[in-house]
Amino acid sequence: MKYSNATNYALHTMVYLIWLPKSSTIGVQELAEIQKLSPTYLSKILTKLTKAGLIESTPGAKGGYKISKSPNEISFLDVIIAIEGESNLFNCSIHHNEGCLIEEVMRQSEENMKAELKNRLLVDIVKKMEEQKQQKANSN
Amino acid sequence: MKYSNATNYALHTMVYLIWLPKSSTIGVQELAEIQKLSPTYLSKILTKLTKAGLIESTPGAKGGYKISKSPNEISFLDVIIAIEGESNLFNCSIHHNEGCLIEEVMRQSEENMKAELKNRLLVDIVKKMEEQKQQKANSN
DNA sequence: TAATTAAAGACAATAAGAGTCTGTAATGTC
DNA sequence: GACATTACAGACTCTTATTGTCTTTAATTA
Repeated sequence: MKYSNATNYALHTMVYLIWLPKSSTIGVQELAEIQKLSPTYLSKILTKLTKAGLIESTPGAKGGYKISKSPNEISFLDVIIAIEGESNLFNCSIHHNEGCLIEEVMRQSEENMKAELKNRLLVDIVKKMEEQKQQKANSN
Repeated sequence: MKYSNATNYALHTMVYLIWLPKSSTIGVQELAEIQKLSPTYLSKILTKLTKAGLIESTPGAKGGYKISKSPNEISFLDVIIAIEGESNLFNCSIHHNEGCLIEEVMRQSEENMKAELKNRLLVDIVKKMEEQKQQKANSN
Protein backbone atom coordinates (compact mmCIF):
# COMPACT_ATOMS: atom_id res chain seq x y z
CA MET A 1 0.00 0.00 0.00
CA LYS A 2 1.45 3.28 -1.13
CA TYR A 3 0.37 6.67 -2.32
CA SER A 4 0.62 6.93 -6.08
CA ASN A 5 3.33 8.86 -7.90
CA ALA A 6 0.56 11.06 -9.27
CA THR A 7 -0.16 12.28 -5.75
CA ASN A 8 3.48 13.14 -5.30
CA TYR A 9 3.58 15.10 -8.54
CA ALA A 10 0.32 16.83 -7.67
CA LEU A 11 1.61 17.95 -4.29
CA HIS A 12 4.81 19.32 -5.79
CA THR A 13 2.92 21.09 -8.54
CA MET A 14 0.55 22.65 -6.05
CA VAL A 15 3.42 23.91 -3.91
CA TYR A 16 4.97 25.43 -7.00
CA LEU A 17 1.72 27.11 -8.04
CA ILE A 18 1.27 28.54 -4.56
CA TRP A 19 4.82 29.82 -4.60
CA LEU A 20 4.16 31.56 -7.94
CA PRO A 21 3.02 35.22 -7.96
CA LYS A 22 -0.71 35.10 -7.43
CA SER A 23 -2.01 36.44 -10.75
CA SER A 24 0.36 34.68 -13.14
CA THR A 25 -0.56 31.51 -14.99
CA ILE A 26 1.78 28.78 -16.17
CA GLY A 27 1.37 26.12 -18.84
CA VAL A 28 1.80 22.38 -18.66
CA GLN A 29 4.94 22.38 -20.76
CA GLU A 30 6.77 24.48 -18.26
CA LEU A 31 5.41 22.63 -15.24
CA ALA A 32 6.31 19.32 -16.83
CA GLU A 33 9.83 20.48 -17.58
CA ILE A 34 10.44 21.38 -13.94
CA GLN A 35 9.47 17.93 -12.72
CA LYS A 36 10.85 16.14 -15.77
CA LEU A 37 7.53 14.61 -16.70
CA SER A 38 5.81 14.31 -20.04
CA PRO A 39 3.31 17.16 -20.51
CA THR A 40 0.45 14.83 -21.44
CA TYR A 41 0.86 12.81 -18.29
CA LEU A 42 1.06 15.82 -16.02
CA SER A 43 -1.91 17.24 -17.86
CA LYS A 44 -4.07 14.42 -16.60
CA ILE A 45 -3.05 15.16 -13.05
CA LEU A 46 -3.73 18.86 -13.49
CA THR A 47 -7.17 18.12 -14.86
CA LYS A 48 -8.00 16.23 -11.69
CA LEU A 49 -6.85 19.17 -9.60
CA THR A 50 -8.97 21.46 -11.73
CA LYS A 51 -12.08 19.32 -11.32
CA ALA A 52 -11.47 19.29 -7.60
CA GLY A 53 -11.54 23.10 -7.69
CA LEU A 54 -8.02 23.51 -6.38
CA ILE A 55 -6.68 25.21 -9.49
CA GLU A 56 -8.14 27.12 -12.41
CA SER A 57 -7.38 26.44 -16.03
CA THR A 58 -7.80 28.67 -19.06
CA PRO A 59 -7.32 27.12 -22.48
CA GLY A 60 -6.06 28.96 -25.51
CA ALA A 61 -3.12 31.21 -26.13
CA LYS A 62 -1.70 32.81 -22.96
CA GLY A 63 -3.68 30.26 -21.03
CA GLY A 64 -2.45 27.90 -18.34
CA TYR A 65 -3.03 27.11 -14.69
CA LYS A 66 -3.16 29.02 -11.44
CA ILE A 67 -4.34 28.53 -7.89
CA SER A 68 -8.08 29.05 -7.58
CA LYS A 69 -8.41 29.83 -3.90
CA SER A 70 -6.46 31.33 -1.06
CA PRO A 71 -3.35 29.25 -0.27
CA ASN A 72 -4.47 29.14 3.37
CA GLU A 73 -7.40 27.01 2.32
CA ILE A 74 -5.46 24.29 0.55
CA SER A 75 -4.47 21.32 2.68
CA PHE A 76 -2.51 18.16 1.96
CA LEU A 77 -5.73 16.23 2.28
CA ASP A 78 -7.42 18.28 -0.45
CA VAL A 79 -4.74 17.34 -2.94
CA ILE A 80 -4.63 13.71 -1.89
CA ILE A 81 -8.37 13.29 -2.27
CA ALA A 82 -8.30 15.11 -5.61
CA ILE A 83 -5.93 12.49 -6.95
CA GLU A 84 -6.62 9.31 -5.02
CA GLY A 85 -10.33 9.75 -4.64
CA GLU A 86 -12.44 9.50 -1.51
CA SER A 87 -12.23 5.73 -1.17
CA ASN A 88 -11.41 4.22 2.16
CA LEU A 89 -8.09 2.65 3.09
CA PHE A 90 -9.83 -0.37 4.47
CA ASN A 91 -13.03 -2.13 3.51
CA CYS A 92 -13.92 -5.37 5.12
CA SER A 93 -14.97 -7.74 2.36
CA ILE A 94 -16.17 -10.42 4.72
CA HIS A 95 -19.81 -10.72 5.57
CA HIS A 96 -20.72 -9.78 9.13
CA ASN A 97 -24.15 -9.69 10.69
CA GLU A 98 -23.72 -6.34 12.35
CA GLY A 99 -20.70 -4.47 11.11
CA CYS A 100 -17.05 -5.36 11.30
CA LEU A 101 -15.23 -4.34 14.45
CA ILE A 102 -11.89 -4.51 12.69
CA GLU A 103 -13.10 -2.17 9.99
CA GLU A 104 -14.33 0.17 12.70
CA VAL A 105 -10.87 0.46 14.21
CA MET A 106 -9.18 0.91 10.85
CA ARG A 107 -11.68 3.60 9.87
CA GLN A 108 -11.04 5.38 13.12
CA SER A 109 -7.32 5.65 12.60
CA GLU A 110 -7.81 6.63 9.00
CA GLU A 111 -10.07 9.43 10.16
CA ASN A 112 -7.39 10.61 12.55
CA MET A 113 -4.79 10.61 9.81
CA LYS A 114 -7.10 12.53 7.52
CA ALA A 115 -7.82 15.03 10.25
CA GLU A 116 -4.14 15.71 10.57
CA LEU A 117 -3.58 16.04 6.84
CA LYS A 118 -6.51 18.41 6.74
CA ASN A 119 -4.63 20.73 9.09
CA ARG A 120 -1.41 20.59 7.15
CA LEU A 121 -1.37 23.43 4.63
CA LEU A 122 0.73 23.47 1.50
CA VAL A 123 1.48 27.12 2.06
CA ASP A 124 3.49 26.14 5.12
CA ILE A 125 5.81 24.20 2.85
CA VAL A 126 6.33 27.32 0.74
CA LYS A 127 7.07 29.34 3.86
CA LYS A 128 9.62 26.82 5.02
CA MET A 129 11.27 26.78 1.62
CA GLU A 130 11.66 30.52 1.73
CA GLU A 131 13.05 30.36 5.25
CA GLN A 132 15.64 27.84 4.15
CA LYS A 133 16.55 30.00 1.18
CA GLN A 134 16.96 33.01 3.47
CA GLN A 135 19.15 31.09 5.90
CA LYS A 136 21.35 29.90 3.10
CA ALA A 137 21.70 33.43 1.73
CA ASN A 138 22.67 34.73 5.18
CA SER A 139 25.30 32.08 5.76
CA ASN A 140 27.14 33.06 2.55
CA MET B 1 -4.35 3.34 -2.22
CA LYS B 2 -5.85 0.61 -0.13
CA TYR B 3 -4.86 -2.09 2.28
CA SER B 4 -4.79 -5.48 0.60
CA ASN B 5 -7.40 -8.16 1.07
CA ALA B 6 -4.65 -10.29 2.52
CA THR B 7 -4.34 -7.85 5.42
CA ASN B 8 -8.05 -8.11 6.00
CA TYR B 9 -7.94 -11.90 6.05
CA ALA B 10 -4.90 -11.85 8.31
CA LEU B 11 -6.60 -9.58 10.84
CA HIS B 12 -9.71 -11.74 10.93
CA THR B 13 -7.67 -14.90 11.26
CA MET B 14 -5.65 -13.42 14.12
CA VAL B 15 -8.79 -12.39 15.96
CA TYR B 16 -10.13 -15.89 15.56
CA LEU B 17 -6.91 -17.45 16.82
CA ILE B 18 -6.89 -15.16 19.83
CA TRP B 19 -10.48 -16.04 20.54
CA LEU B 20 -9.61 -19.74 20.44
CA PRO B 21 -8.71 -21.54 23.70
CA LYS B 22 -5.04 -20.86 24.23
CA SER B 23 -3.51 -24.31 23.87
CA SER B 24 -5.53 -25.59 20.92
CA THR B 25 -4.23 -25.52 17.35
CA ILE B 26 -6.26 -25.29 14.19
CA GLY B 27 -5.43 -26.23 10.62
CA VAL B 28 -5.66 -24.20 7.45
CA GLN B 29 -8.57 -26.16 6.05
CA GLU B 30 -10.77 -25.19 8.95
CA LEU B 31 -9.60 -21.57 8.99
CA ALA B 32 -10.13 -21.30 5.25
CA GLU B 33 -13.62 -22.70 5.51
CA ILE B 34 -14.64 -20.08 8.03
CA GLN B 35 -13.57 -17.23 5.78
CA LYS B 36 -14.53 -19.00 2.57
CA LEU B 37 -11.03 -18.87 1.13
CA SER B 38 -8.98 -21.50 -0.62
CA PRO B 39 -6.67 -23.22 1.89
CA THR B 40 -3.58 -22.73 -0.25
CA TYR B 41 -4.13 -19.01 -0.46
CA LEU B 42 -4.75 -18.58 3.23
CA SER B 43 -1.72 -20.73 3.84
CA LYS B 44 0.50 -18.10 2.27
CA ILE B 45 -0.92 -15.46 4.56
CA LEU B 46 -0.44 -17.68 7.59
CA THR B 47 3.16 -18.30 6.62
CA LYS B 48 3.79 -14.57 6.67
CA LEU B 49 2.24 -14.31 10.10
CA THR B 50 4.42 -17.20 11.24
CA LYS B 51 7.60 -15.60 9.92
CA ALA B 52 6.64 -12.40 11.69
CA GLY B 53 6.49 -14.40 14.91
CA LEU B 54 2.82 -13.69 15.56
CA ILE B 55 1.70 -17.30 15.32
CA GLU B 56 3.31 -20.69 15.65
CA SER B 57 2.93 -23.51 13.19
CA THR B 58 3.48 -27.20 13.68
CA PRO B 59 3.44 -29.43 10.61
CA GLY B 60 2.36 -33.00 10.54
CA ALA B 61 -0.66 -34.79 11.85
CA LYS B 62 -2.46 -32.95 14.66
CA GLY B 63 -0.48 -29.92 13.60
CA GLY B 64 -1.79 -26.49 12.77
CA TYR B 65 -1.54 -22.93 13.97
CA LYS B 66 -1.85 -21.09 17.25
CA ILE B 67 -0.99 -17.73 18.74
CA SER B 68 2.63 -17.53 19.72
CA LYS B 69 2.58 -14.73 22.28
CA SER B 70 0.26 -13.16 24.78
CA PRO B 71 -2.76 -11.60 23.09
CA ASN B 72 -2.01 -8.36 24.94
CA GLU B 73 1.14 -8.01 22.88
CA ILE B 74 -0.45 -8.26 19.44
CA SER B 75 -1.44 -4.98 17.86
CA PHE B 76 -3.13 -4.11 14.60
CA LEU B 77 0.17 -2.66 13.42
CA ASP B 78 1.99 -5.95 13.99
CA VAL B 79 -0.38 -7.77 11.66
CA ILE B 80 -0.37 -5.03 9.05
CA ILE B 81 3.41 -4.94 8.89
CA ALA B 82 3.57 -8.73 8.78
CA ILE B 83 1.51 -8.70 5.59
CA GLU B 84 2.20 -5.38 3.91
CA GLY B 85 5.82 -5.05 4.89
CA GLU B 86 7.61 -2.09 6.44
CA SER B 87 7.60 0.11 3.38
CA ASN B 88 6.54 3.74 3.67
CA LEU B 89 3.24 5.12 2.46
CA PHE B 90 4.98 7.98 0.73
CA ASN B 91 8.35 8.23 -0.93
CA CYS B 92 9.25 11.35 -2.81
CA SER B 93 10.73 10.25 -6.11
CA ILE B 94 11.82 13.72 -7.13
CA HIS B 95 15.38 14.79 -6.60
CA HIS B 96 15.84 17.46 -3.90
CA ASN B 97 19.08 18.95 -2.73
CA GLU B 98 18.31 18.66 0.94
CA GLY B 99 15.33 16.44 1.63
CA CYS B 100 11.73 16.85 0.59
CA LEU B 101 9.55 18.90 2.88
CA ILE B 102 6.42 17.27 1.52
CA GLU B 103 7.77 13.84 2.30
CA GLU B 104 8.59 15.04 5.79
CA VAL B 105 4.98 15.98 6.46
CA MET B 106 3.63 12.76 4.98
CA ARG B 107 6.04 10.70 7.03
CA GLN B 108 4.99 12.51 10.15
CA SER B 109 1.33 11.71 9.73
CA GLU B 110 2.13 8.17 8.78
CA GLU B 111 4.10 7.85 12.01
CA ASN B 112 1.11 9.12 13.96
CA MET B 113 -1.18 6.64 12.31
CA LYS B 114 1.22 3.81 13.03
CA ALA B 115 1.53 4.92 16.62
CA GLU B 116 -2.21 4.64 16.98
CA LEU B 117 -2.42 1.25 15.34
CA LYS B 118 0.36 0.11 17.61
CA ASN B 119 -1.89 0.85 20.58
CA ARG B 120 -4.89 -0.93 19.19
CA LEU B 121 -4.84 -4.54 20.34
CA LEU B 122 -6.62 -7.36 18.60
CA VAL B 123 -7.63 -8.78 21.92
CA ASP B 124 -9.88 -5.76 22.41
CA ILE B 125 -11.85 -6.84 19.36
CA VAL B 126 -12.34 -10.26 20.92
CA LYS B 127 -13.52 -8.66 24.15
CA LYS B 128 -16.01 -6.52 22.30
CA MET B 129 -17.31 -9.51 20.40
CA GLU B 130 -17.92 -11.34 23.62
CA GLU B 131 -19.64 -8.31 25.12
CA GLN B 132 -21.96 -8.10 22.13
CA LYS B 133 -22.71 -11.81 22.42
CA GLN B 134 -23.51 -11.37 26.10
CA GLN B 135 -25.81 -8.44 25.47
CA LYS B 136 -27.66 -10.35 22.80
CA ALA B 137 -28.05 -13.33 25.09
CA ASN B 138 -29.44 -11.10 27.85
CA SER B 139 -31.96 -9.41 25.59
CA ASN B 140 -33.51 -12.74 24.59
C1' DT C 1 5.49 -46.82 6.93
C1' DA C 2 1.45 -44.17 6.11
C1' DA C 3 -1.40 -40.31 6.92
C1' DT C 4 -1.55 -35.55 7.88
C1' DT C 5 -0.22 -30.99 7.77
C1' DA C 6 2.66 -26.72 6.84
C1' DA C 7 5.98 -24.55 3.45
C1' DA C 8 7.87 -23.37 -0.98
C1' DG C 9 7.74 -22.28 -5.60
C1' DA C 10 6.08 -22.05 -10.18
C1' DC C 11 2.37 -20.45 -12.63
C1' DA C 12 -1.91 -17.75 -14.36
C1' DA C 13 -5.43 -14.24 -14.12
C1' DT C 14 -6.84 -9.83 -12.92
C1' DA C 15 -6.53 -5.11 -11.62
C1' DA C 16 -4.26 -0.85 -10.95
C1' DG C 17 -0.71 2.43 -11.90
C1' DA C 18 2.06 4.85 -15.08
C1' DG C 19 2.61 6.79 -19.11
C1' DT C 20 2.04 7.77 -24.46
C1' DC C 21 -0.43 9.21 -28.53
C1' DT C 22 -4.03 11.34 -31.10
C1' DG C 23 -7.62 14.16 -31.74
C1' DT C 24 -10.99 17.90 -30.11
C1' DA C 25 -12.49 22.18 -28.03
C1' DA C 26 -11.65 26.65 -26.24
C1' DT C 27 -9.20 31.05 -26.17
C1' DG C 28 -6.33 34.83 -27.70
C1' DT C 29 -3.76 37.30 -31.55
C1' DC C 30 -3.23 39.03 -36.06
C1' DG D 1 -12.08 34.92 -39.95
C1' DA D 2 -7.60 32.34 -39.92
C1' DC D 3 -4.12 30.71 -37.12
C1' DA D 4 -1.42 29.58 -33.22
C1' DT D 5 -1.67 28.10 -28.58
C1' DT D 6 -3.31 25.70 -24.87
C1' DA D 7 -6.30 22.60 -21.98
C1' DC D 8 -9.28 18.38 -22.24
C1' DA D 9 -10.83 13.69 -23.50
C1' DG D 10 -10.30 9.08 -24.70
C1' DA D 11 -8.12 5.13 -26.49
C1' DC D 12 -4.16 2.61 -26.06
C1' DT D 13 0.19 0.19 -24.23
C1' DC D 14 3.45 -1.27 -20.68
C1' DT D 15 4.65 -2.50 -16.26
C1' DT D 16 3.82 -3.94 -11.70
C1' DA D 17 1.27 -5.78 -7.75
C1' DT D 18 -2.43 -8.38 -6.10
C1' DT D 19 -4.95 -12.47 -5.91
C1' DG D 20 -5.20 -16.69 -6.51
C1' DT D 21 -4.28 -21.96 -8.05
C1' DC D 22 -1.58 -26.11 -8.55
C1' DT D 23 2.17 -29.14 -7.52
C1' DT D 24 5.88 -30.70 -4.90
C1' DT D 25 8.58 -31.06 -0.70
C1' DA D 26 9.46 -31.34 4.20
C1' DA D 27 8.14 -32.22 8.86
C1' DT D 28 5.40 -34.54 12.40
C1' DT D 29 2.42 -38.03 14.56
C1' DA D 30 0.35 -42.52 14.91
